[in-house]
Amino acid sequence: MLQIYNSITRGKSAFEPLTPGKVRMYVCGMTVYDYCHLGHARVMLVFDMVARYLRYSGYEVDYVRNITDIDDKIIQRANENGESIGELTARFIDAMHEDNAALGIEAPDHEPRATEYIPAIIKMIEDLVEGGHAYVGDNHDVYFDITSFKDYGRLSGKHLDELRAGARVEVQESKQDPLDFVLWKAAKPDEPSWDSPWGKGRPGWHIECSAMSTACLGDTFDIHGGGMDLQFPHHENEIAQSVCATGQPFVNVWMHNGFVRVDDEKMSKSLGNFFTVREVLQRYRPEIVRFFILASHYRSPLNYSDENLEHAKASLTRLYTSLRNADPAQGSVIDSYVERFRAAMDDDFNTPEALSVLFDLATRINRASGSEQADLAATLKELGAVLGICQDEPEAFLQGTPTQSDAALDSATIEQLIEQRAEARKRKDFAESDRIRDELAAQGVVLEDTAEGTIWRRA
RNA sequence: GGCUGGGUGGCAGAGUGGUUAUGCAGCGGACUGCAAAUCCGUGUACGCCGGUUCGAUUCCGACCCCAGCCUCCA
Repeated sequence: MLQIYNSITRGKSAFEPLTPGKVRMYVCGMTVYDYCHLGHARVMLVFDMVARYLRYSGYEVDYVRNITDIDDKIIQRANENGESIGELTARFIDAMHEDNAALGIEAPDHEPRATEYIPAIIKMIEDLVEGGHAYVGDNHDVYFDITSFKDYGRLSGKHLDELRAGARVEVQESKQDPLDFVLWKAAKPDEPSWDSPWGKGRPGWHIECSAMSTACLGDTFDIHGGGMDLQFPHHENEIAQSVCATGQPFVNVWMHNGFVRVDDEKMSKSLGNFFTVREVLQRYRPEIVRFFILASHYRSPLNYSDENLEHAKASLTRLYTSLRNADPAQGSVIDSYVERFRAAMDDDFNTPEALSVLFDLATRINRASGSEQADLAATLKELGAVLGICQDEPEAFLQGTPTQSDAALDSATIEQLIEQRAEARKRKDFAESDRIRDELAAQGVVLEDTAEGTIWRRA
């Protein structure tokens, strides 16, 4: 039985989809004005893992991850670059898709873009205004009336008076309450805008997600995910908007993943301490990044460091090394390991625990032989697939070049040197054979002498 | 200040009211020309102080410390 930690109840509970066998999931995606950084990668990877595991568990999954393609930063960046908003967003959407593909993140079933849902957004704001939950300010912005929703603050555990006391928001003349937030922004000159009952303007950020999720998945759906920082105000506001607009419950389970940190500080654009996915992929192969992220629980903070990436690499190397001499295609999956794996994953997607089952399999593969070994290897591959790892040919992983640009020795040269070393060893000229081995080691190539001959991998 | 979440062995990172997490590193052994890989053996860690208990790292309370949110942010 799958248990998921629900941010709104602050506890784990058994997961029951609204429609038996079918899961509707919405995740807040990116605002596309720059490249994905590792923080974005974590969200996408975590919910990719969630979708994969739900499917593995037999659910049909309808996974929606939106793209915010209109917002202040996008407008500003496009102006700075002297390009159109459409050009800018198209560029970064392509880049995001490239990064996702590199990391083995399966495409969501729907990827709605805010600018394609303007009518739905306007309709939702109209409903809110009609229902007395929103009002038009003197400046023609439309605001949500926070006091019209009694559950406001439930998700984040905040109380209105405390929020007001600690409020650092500038007092906005047009707002009735400083905590009211904007649904529709009246157009400024030279800004992109759409016609609406309140004049030309564009949607606020929060309403986009309410409108897109509802349009794609219905008034009420099963899982809503995103980064921890979106809990307040973004998700709090989404709840207020959606519940008030539809009169229905909005979301059953709220899932929030922890941050990626650098030196124990949040990785973010404002702090300037972020690494883009493409920078990291220059140095570490995608599967290593994937392993690094899945090696800690999705709700825990994750510290980015070279040391941790090296750990991930060493761990994956162990798994692939075990598969190197086994033949998973000849084996059949062993249920007892699947059960252990599932027990771990059923406990709020405990990927570190699930990975320990893979390591147990690796140890047993190394000990076993014949059909037993093939069965263990088949199991390792099947469970690895659920996490999106260990699907490469072992030799391809172990001999793969560490970076895209490095002038690493090519395999033909390596094989040639191995051949020379074999000759030397035949002559018992160990000084020469060790010299060659050291030479290769200096180039990052490790040799292993086996009964069947010498094999190699990259360190 | 308020609200969330957390403090586990050398590092990373799960978990549990009394029994091995796991990976890396270390140490000893086997194997090897020597290595590498692999296998076998090896680590009595749970922020601090009280309390509950036969027994607490695990439950309760106080305290200290860290991170996030309270302003755009995955």
